[in-house]
Amino acid sequence: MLFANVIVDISLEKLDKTFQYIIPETMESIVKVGCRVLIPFGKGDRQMSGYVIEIADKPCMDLTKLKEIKGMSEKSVMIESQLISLAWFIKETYGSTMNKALKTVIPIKQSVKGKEKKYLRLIVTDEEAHSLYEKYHHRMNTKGRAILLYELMNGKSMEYEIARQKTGVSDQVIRSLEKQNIIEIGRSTVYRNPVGDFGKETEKIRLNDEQQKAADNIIEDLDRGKGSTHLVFGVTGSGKTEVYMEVIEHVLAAGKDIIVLIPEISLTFQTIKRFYRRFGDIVSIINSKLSQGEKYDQFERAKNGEVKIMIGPRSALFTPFQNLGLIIIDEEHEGAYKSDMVPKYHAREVAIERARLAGANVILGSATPAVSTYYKALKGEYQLHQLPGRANQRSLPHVDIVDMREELESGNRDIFSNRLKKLMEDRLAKNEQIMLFMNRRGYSSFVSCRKCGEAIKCPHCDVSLTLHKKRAGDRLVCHYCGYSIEMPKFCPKCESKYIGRFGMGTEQIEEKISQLFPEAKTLRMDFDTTRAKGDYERILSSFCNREADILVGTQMIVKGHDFSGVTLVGIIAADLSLFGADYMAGERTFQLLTQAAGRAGRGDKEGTVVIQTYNPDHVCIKTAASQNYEAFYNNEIGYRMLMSYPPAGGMMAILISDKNEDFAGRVTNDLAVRIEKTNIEGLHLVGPTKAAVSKINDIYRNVIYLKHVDEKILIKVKNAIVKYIEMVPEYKDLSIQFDFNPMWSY
DNA sequence: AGCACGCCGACT
DNA sequence: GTCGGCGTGCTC
Repeated sequence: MLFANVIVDISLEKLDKTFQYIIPETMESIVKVGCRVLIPFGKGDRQMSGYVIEIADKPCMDLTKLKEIKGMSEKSVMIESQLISLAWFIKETYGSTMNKALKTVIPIKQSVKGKEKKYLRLIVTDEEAHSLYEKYHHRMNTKGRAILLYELMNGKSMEYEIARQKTGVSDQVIRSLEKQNIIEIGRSTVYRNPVGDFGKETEKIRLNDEQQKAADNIIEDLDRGKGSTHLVFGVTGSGKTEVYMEVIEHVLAAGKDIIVLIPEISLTFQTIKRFYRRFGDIVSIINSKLSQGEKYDQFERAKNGEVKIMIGPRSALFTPFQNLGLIIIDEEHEGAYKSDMVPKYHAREVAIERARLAGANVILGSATPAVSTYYKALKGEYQLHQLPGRANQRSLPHVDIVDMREELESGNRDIFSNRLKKLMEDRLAKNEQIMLFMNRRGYSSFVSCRKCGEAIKCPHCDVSLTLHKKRAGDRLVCHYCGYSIEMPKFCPKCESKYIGRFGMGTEQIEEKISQLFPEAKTLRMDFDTTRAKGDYERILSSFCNREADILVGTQMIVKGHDFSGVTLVGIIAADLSLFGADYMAGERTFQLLTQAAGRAGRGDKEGTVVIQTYNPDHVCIKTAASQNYEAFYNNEIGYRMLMSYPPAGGMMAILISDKNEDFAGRVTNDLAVRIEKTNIEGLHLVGPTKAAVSKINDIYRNVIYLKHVDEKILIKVKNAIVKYIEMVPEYKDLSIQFDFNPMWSY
């Protein structure tokens, strides 16, 4: 008799364990690891589906308690056992539940209509609701109903989950109200949107010597061994994509499939078109705008062999190719490769594991490799291929560093330094284009009072509200929870009327430009101007077509987009990303500045870059200005070694959050004390402290950082913590997240 | 998620 | 006494 260990496919985490079922003899030949099966579950044997993740030959408990598998799930989605192993890896490495790990790895076909969302609605009149509310409110044992009714009374309908979270009532309450025909549980449907098609034409590209050499080396290694990782290191414009294509061609010829990961932001028409042109319709894309169902369809096509090259963001990593030969990660240093949701996996690490399982290879590409990637490349763990120089022989731009302290001393209190102003004037006169880059949206225009110095904060989050100019009037908006109020006329604290905005954001730069150069046409690109679908593309193409002289924007304007007309790039405040509290701040700054600088002079004219900073001597800024990665790396790795930050050692962030500030603090302290008591040699504890943003949406956040040379020890500590939390009843509903080698601070 | 069980206040 | 709300625990 054989038994199947099954993960029940429902989104509740508390069911995150395997349940064992008897495999009926008639099904023994078809039930395999990775199968989706139908099982009776719970009292009343409700029929559910689940995934077989293990086959056992011995029962794990009393045989009489085991039920039989009913049958195979209709769609019979057989996932590769490799993907199950990958889910296991994610669970183990990033400390998530198996359930969540499986969900990130497996594409689930939603109902045909698309995703359904439940919502609640009152189906009685206002008066009735009111009297019911009075009745419930005064009774002792109907508090839940009263609260829920109250919430539903001011809004017409509410999303099911949101209602539950906000009121904290149990689903029992909701259901009994439904039974009494006071509220209705409805379902709304979210629809899908399709993607267009491309024409097919073949285009042959000639590689230069360096590109050819890199491609040849990689191909040679691919043929020889298995599971190697390669780093293609070349400045922007050195033609990494051509190298990828050459290798892809080779892998295709060997009958294997390819996954290409691209940061979502550079998943533009141009990029995709290049792949279509070269390889035709065996190329498919997925992006975050695709619905679950559409994604599933693309994955199906990949499994059938219709598609052989899958391009997409992180999640493309889980394309169920039968015969995977190669994974390419372009711009591997990008933060977008780290998942911001649990499990917080890093696509680079998971890709390497997937490649290992499949006997495939990995190519990482970057102009500014992540420090930990370059470290491994130098150690020989990855093979390094350099593409020096720009492929089209153009020289690097000229870079000026402007010390803003000197500007201030000489009496210039403007956003723009004199040098930048002069150059802008010059370019505008010559009808050449300018890009102005302002990093960090968070720093933009907060409002404070000149009298009491108080910044206006979000009542639900520990951040200042940001000023947004709207046609209907100015508003203050919280970027974390979306809370917004009208711009007040007086300081809410001291009632002084001297309130105004400080700091600077893209909007102010835009304003300043219109003051200085009223005749210049300016485009602004940031979070607010790219809300709607297609905004991003529209702004870029409009700038590309020379419909504007100046493009002002945040990070998003510096990521992989070529504008041949740009001859001046201004970085308004290079320091802003430098002093984030985390160890990655220097690396991020260097990457950002290098990328921004790389935007200048990509046409036939030489470009100039102006970096405005208050720290002209900071290594990251100096090395970025001279486009000297080696110098940056050597300095940075020294610092990391000294402090045993990754890659010198492993690091783990533990984020504890709760509605109750005291409770969150108590738990955090308790955990810190427990960890300290273990006396593990070489384990360093940082904190506990409040998170940098100590409150989001009324949830208080505390954080502990742990460092240890051996990452495996950290995983052990994590497992011990999870076990401990399970043991303490008080911690049952505690929200705790683990993040290994975090890429930003909390 | 959904169902049963059991506690406890409300109501007759 | 019974009825019903509502939290809790369990599901192979």
